[in-house]
Amino acid sequence: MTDVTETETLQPVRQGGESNGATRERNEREILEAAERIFAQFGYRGASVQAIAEEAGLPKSNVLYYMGNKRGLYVRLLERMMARWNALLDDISVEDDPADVLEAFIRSKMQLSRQHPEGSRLFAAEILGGAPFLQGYLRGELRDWVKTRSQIFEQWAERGLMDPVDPVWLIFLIWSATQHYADFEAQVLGITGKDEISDADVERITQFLTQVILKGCGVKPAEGRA
Amino acid sequence: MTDVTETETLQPVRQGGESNGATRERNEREILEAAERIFAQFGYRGASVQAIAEEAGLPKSNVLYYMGNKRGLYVRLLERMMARWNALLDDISVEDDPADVLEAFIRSKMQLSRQHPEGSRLFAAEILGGAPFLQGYLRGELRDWVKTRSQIFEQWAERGLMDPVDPVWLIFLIWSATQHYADFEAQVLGITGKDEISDADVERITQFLTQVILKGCGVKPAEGRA
DNA sequence: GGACATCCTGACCATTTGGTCAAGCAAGAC
DNA sequence: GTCTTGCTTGACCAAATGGTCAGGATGTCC
Repeated sequence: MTDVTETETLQPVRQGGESNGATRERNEREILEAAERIFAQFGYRGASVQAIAEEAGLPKSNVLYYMGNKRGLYVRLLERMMARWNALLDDISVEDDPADVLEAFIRSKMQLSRQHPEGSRLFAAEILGGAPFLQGYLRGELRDWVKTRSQIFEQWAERGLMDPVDPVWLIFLIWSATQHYADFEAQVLGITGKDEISDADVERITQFLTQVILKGCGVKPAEGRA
Repeated sequence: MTDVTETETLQPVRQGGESNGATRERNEREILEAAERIFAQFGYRGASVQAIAEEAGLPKSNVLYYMGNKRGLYVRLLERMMARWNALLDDISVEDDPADVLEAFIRSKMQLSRQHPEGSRLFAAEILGGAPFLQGYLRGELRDWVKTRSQIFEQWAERGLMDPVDPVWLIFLIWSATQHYADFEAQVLGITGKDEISDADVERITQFLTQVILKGCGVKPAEGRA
């Protein structure tokens, strides 16, 4: 393992195929997107590799060539979704304004649901099924994140900046309300009679949620205006 | 079709097997409960008749003997869940007190999720997958129900009994928040570290949601107290 | 004792499942 | 040209899928 003069995977020395790993990159992206749609729609068990392959416009063998197996593909998608999720959870401090933080939270969560509806539904399906692959994440990272936030909310309450509501239930309330528009899109569309949720709708919903939740928790809108 | 003197299905004339249709009743109930669990966990495609049969402690052939086929069993479960749902949607009037109605709504919806978590998740999985079997219900009955309620909310707003929020988004907010505790139970448990959601928790959550949503919509608590 | 009805279930079937594999293909490096 | 490398895919496999069916069990009514 020390003096390897042969071609290493580290320094590509690429030959053959398309210049660089362009083919791989393109196909993997295509497969991941197709798989996200199929897994979101049918769940892990209900999705078939064949269906994913068709959605991606590739033969089944090719999908397995790139992804190894169904399980690995699924886990990879979950991880990608968790990464997106973590990305929007930047740090907040007790010194921040509660109204700003809560609005930013609602807004960014809403946008995540909007920009990645399939990923959102994939996540939902995983949890619905008892989170067999995500137990660790839920009891670890995510739990810690909730704890940290909760403490800040509690300190705000102590300082009289908001009502003393249970911060964990508050977080769940925001999650559920924002998640709803991705996960239950079919219901929302069926009931409203629309055939898609527009950007304007998203903005209106965001403002509605912000208004109701902030007011409901006794948070004064930014700049200390009553 | 007129003078049928033979044994009709209408007047049982029961012989054979257990007295009356007791066996049928018992087995069907067992199968429906098992199927609800399995479908909720794996979705329609992901659930197998074999798995349902094992859950019910019966041979696969027996399940099919009672239920005909997988599709019929699934539809029957959806219909049962819709019936439960409709049962709690009794009529309200503009003359009622908004606070009472909203609290009753939140409370009964919360209890439905609690008493039938598997049915709730089954429903959620169906919607997640694009509601292939429930399109009609969503665009028909449910849509009308939402319309009726919305008009009442709007009239309340006109009378100054609550803020002029969009009633449809408000209904979705309540749905999502209450549904969450059944559908995302695995997440709630993982994050809180509990191993079940107790009756006391449900009561606390109900009160939290009632408080935040009523206050958030500018609804004065019952009896006109500020 | 039939006769009759429901209930029960193992054997079986065509199709689909996730996954393997070997053979072929494409193109830059030498 | 040849070599090497990555890409492509049809053929194939054991297992599981939803569903059928024929034959037997079980018990009530006459």
